[in-house]
Amino acid sequence: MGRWEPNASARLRAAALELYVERGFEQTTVAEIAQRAGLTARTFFRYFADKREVLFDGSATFQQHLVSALDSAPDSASPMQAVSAALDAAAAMLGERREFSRQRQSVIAANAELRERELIKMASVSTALADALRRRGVADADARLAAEAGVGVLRVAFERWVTHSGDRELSQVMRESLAQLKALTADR
Amino acid sequence: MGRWEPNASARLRAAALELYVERGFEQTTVAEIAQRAGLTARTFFRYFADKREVLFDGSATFQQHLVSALDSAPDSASPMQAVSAALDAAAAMLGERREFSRQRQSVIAANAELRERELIKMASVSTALADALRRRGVADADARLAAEAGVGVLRVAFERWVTHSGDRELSQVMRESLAQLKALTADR
DNA sequence: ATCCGTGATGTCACTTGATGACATCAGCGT
DNA sequence: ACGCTGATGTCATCAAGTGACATCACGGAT
Repeated sequence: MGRWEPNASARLRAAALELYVERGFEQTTVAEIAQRAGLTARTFFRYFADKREVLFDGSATFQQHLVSALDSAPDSASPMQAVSAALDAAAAMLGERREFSRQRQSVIAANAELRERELIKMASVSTALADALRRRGVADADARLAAEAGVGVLRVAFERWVTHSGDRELSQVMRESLAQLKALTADR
Repeated sequence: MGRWEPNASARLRAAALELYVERGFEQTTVAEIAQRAGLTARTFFRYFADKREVLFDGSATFQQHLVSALDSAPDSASPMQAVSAALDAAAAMLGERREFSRQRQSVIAANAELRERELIKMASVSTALADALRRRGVADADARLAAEAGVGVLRVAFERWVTHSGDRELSQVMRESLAQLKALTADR
């Protein structure tokens, strides 16, 4: 055994989520999180840049998966078709943990600072998708617009799926939403 | 004359922007801003909720103008046509102060916290536009999607306009970008 | 077997952002 | 002349975040 309990980062993440759910984000101090994880506040900040980041650990991985899905789309795919492939990947990743998604989302929705952080992560996804589109030869403005539109669809579909009491698959809601966007922009 | 110099809020805004430009957002303390404005840090926080907010003073007004423009669109207008009216209003407001826009944008772009704040303001605009669409009878999902798409276009167009060395009108870039989005989503 | 470097953590001190409680006082209406 | 009000100051305090340095089990090198 090591000198310390293993998985410090995972313990911190678990403790933080628990406390944020129990008493809310603002009412939780970093010292409390660290204490519940058997560590000190200083150590918390060695693992996470700030108090919010502990909730957004998987977002880099999430983004990478979307980008690889987009990269894997055939060369013949149009920009929006390539983006659609990324959205399928997003649905596959998020769609299987509905309860976790709901819980995490409710914590984030309840706090403006956390919503800000969520938005910047999504903006990062948008930028990454636009980069990926550019790599496959799409013009800059088209790449940005397609990426923005894709993230917009992702946002709306995810929220509908999480909010909705029924149990339709996320992937289905996502495809529907994309179709709706197409219909909306197709009017004169 | 009053006991104090007038326009405390305006002095704080001016001092903050100056300092953020001179030495960057993080390198500027609230105490310094207040001092330059001839006030104390405590007073700064009576006018602005936090250190970032001082840069986003006009955003509520901005949002209101977009909403009224959308509200003023004829009943016969499609959702995207109504959104387009809001974009025209945005172009009219931002388009006449290119240098100010550039300066403010460069400060915001240079700092992650400020970008976060900008994003949540845009998210608020999106929500407000969606609400306005719903008020005119557009279905919820359509309203959200159209608003998201509109804000996406606004974002891309604004950034192109601010970055671009030429001097095309913002309204023109905006219309172009919207047309591009339509073309992108129209492909199979 | 001993020594040493390393990495994960702790400890301490400090700056800054942010907020609550209370004091001050010019100007205004009565 | 009086008291109220609103804008500001003063003071105390908490929590976020960071830099500097100490600690010490472990694992490899000698």
